[in-house]
Amino acid sequence: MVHDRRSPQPRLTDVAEIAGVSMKTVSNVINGYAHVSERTRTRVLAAIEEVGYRPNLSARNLARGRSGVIALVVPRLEMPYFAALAGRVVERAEARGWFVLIHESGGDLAAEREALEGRFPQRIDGLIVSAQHLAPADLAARTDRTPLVLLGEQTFGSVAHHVAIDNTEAARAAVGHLVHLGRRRIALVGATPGPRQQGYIEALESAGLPVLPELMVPITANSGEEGERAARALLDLGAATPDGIFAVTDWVALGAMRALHLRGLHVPDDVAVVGFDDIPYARAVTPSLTTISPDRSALAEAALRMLEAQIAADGGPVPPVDERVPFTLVVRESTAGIHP
Amino acid sequence: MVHDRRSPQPRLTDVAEIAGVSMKTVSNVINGYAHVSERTRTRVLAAIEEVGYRPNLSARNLARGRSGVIALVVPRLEMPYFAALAGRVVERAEARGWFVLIHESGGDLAAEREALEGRFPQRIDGLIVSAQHLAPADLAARTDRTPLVLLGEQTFGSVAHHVAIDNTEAARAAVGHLVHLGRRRIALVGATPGPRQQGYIEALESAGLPVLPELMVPITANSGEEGERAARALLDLGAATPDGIFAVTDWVALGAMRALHLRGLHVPDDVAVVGFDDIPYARAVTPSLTTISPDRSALAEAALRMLEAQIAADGGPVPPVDERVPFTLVVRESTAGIHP
DNA sequence: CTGAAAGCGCTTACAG
DNA sequence: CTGAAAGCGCTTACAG
Repeated sequence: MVHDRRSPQPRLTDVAEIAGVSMKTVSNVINGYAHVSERTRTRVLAAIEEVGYRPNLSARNLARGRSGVIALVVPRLEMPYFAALAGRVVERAEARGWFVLIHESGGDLAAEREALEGRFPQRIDGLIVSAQHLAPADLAARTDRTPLVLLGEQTFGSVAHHVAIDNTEAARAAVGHLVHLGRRRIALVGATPGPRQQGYIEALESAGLPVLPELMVPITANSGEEGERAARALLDLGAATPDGIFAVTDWVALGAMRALHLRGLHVPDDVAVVGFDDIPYARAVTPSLTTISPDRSALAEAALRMLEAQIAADGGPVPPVDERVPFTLVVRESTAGIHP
Repeated sequence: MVHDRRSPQPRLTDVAEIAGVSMKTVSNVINGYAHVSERTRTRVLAAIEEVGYRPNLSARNLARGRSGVIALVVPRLEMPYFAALAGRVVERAEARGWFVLIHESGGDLAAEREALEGRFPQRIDGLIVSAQHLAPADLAARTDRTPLVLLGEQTFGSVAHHVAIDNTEAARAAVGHLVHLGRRRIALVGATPGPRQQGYIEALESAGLPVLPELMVPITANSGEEGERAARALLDLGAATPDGIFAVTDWVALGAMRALHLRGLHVPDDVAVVGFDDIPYARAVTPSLTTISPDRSALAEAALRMLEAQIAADGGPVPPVDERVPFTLVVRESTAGIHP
């Protein structure tokens, strides 16, 4: 025995003794199992309250053969979108008595693939990957059996569990908003085949506007620098500059706004800008940024619920589901104008 | 026994068997204890590698009488400074095999006090609190014995372990930079008695500039809104508006820059602005923000080291230390000007 | 230096 | 429905 000067924590047996029942009954009450009479339940809960009992998760997990830890893989925690998302995942995990091991992939495909194989310093019960580059083929090639849920724009059909907002619909809403404001030359900053580009195209078409390749600018990363570079390229089109920009992330939008500012263009009078993600900066910047706000709590909750189902199945088959959560279009100054 | 379809994880005994030694020896190797011959060590490590052994932390913590979990209390994870800090704490904790339970206080004094008493859903081995409002008296009144390290501007003398940058020196560096640029009417946005205000005053005095009460504007929260309101109040001073602003946080500085922008003032030509924290937005905003950048990795590492020492003392006396970590002044466009 | 054994605090068949 | 007991995988005095 280690000499321990801390006052000992109450144990399950202490609670059982006080309540005058067996450990099993206390365990049943705590875990919500079985048929415990209301009277017994009340007595047990009173005893728990009395001694301030909190289960020892190490012991519980050891007995259950789990670690109580799930891993969350994001490109980088300092990217505001992922910080906010991680906050919600941690919150929803806590409600389940789980801990979250946050792992940064650096937005690197190789690192994302590695994470899929579950080489973590700790044993984990489940894995949530916010993937930037993973393709269905990577999932099909997966050998590790750890329960997995994918997050992100890319969909994975029936190969893997996935949760996201409807990115096409969200992009349509963003571009539709610009159309509604009377913008006619709407650029896409961050063009890449996928749901958001699809939504951009659909919104233009349903408004009867032409889809112009020169207004669809690819970027090599979702960075401010790339957003700035792409916007500068758009401005160099000469007379035919855009009057609206839909950027695939807020961070890219901030870079684009910088380019506009440096060229002496006014947002939104000259060019209206819409971003995507609703990072905290979106409302702090001047002009504040109109953007798509995914319901991050719903995203986190759905991911954890899907993980929970797989863990409960204990390796048994769980048909992959692809779930959608809500989003909203938040209109701010970058499209509505500044009204101090 | 639960029916488990997952392939079983290798255990310590498996490693011992393969290496042809006792569990004790394997344990010694893993934990770096005692006198193990180099030859044995190599054989054990080879066996660990061979089966891909990773210790079961639940079992280890149960045996050691610890939870392996530390709590980190921050006002709000969506505040970029704390997101970045949390990232580093998680990283340094991981290196020690610890998990971090992140808890949000909402920047509320009552919630900070409660956290001090250790009412967490899990048992925790230690506690890091990034305090906004806690005073030494709150620490003196503490009854809970959980190892604790405080973070933040406020110092706690010999009442509690604390780690921070030298806030006075940092503020002096920030204001000194503005003085060096030739600014003579330098305002403090976020005036409140404490190290940063102290540094502001010292920098002015050592430059032979007057300390003017009307240029020291208090705010009720470190928010963009408050920064904007305070800056607006400064501008309403009329002819005698400031030519430099030192804001107590970046977020406040962003709000101040917004007020300047809306009044048609140019940063830095009309008013140079320096912030504090170096949040990711500081480099994304236009103009990018000159700011004090604390060494967050050093901050996290020091806090964990101090926690480790207390945990190792196992309730025994550990004289509180107040540690300083480095910071740098990062000069960007809000003082140096825009040079695209 | 090594090995056998007890113990950490839970969960869960199992027998009553 | 309840109780006694085994077992989860480690660590650590203890005896050799």
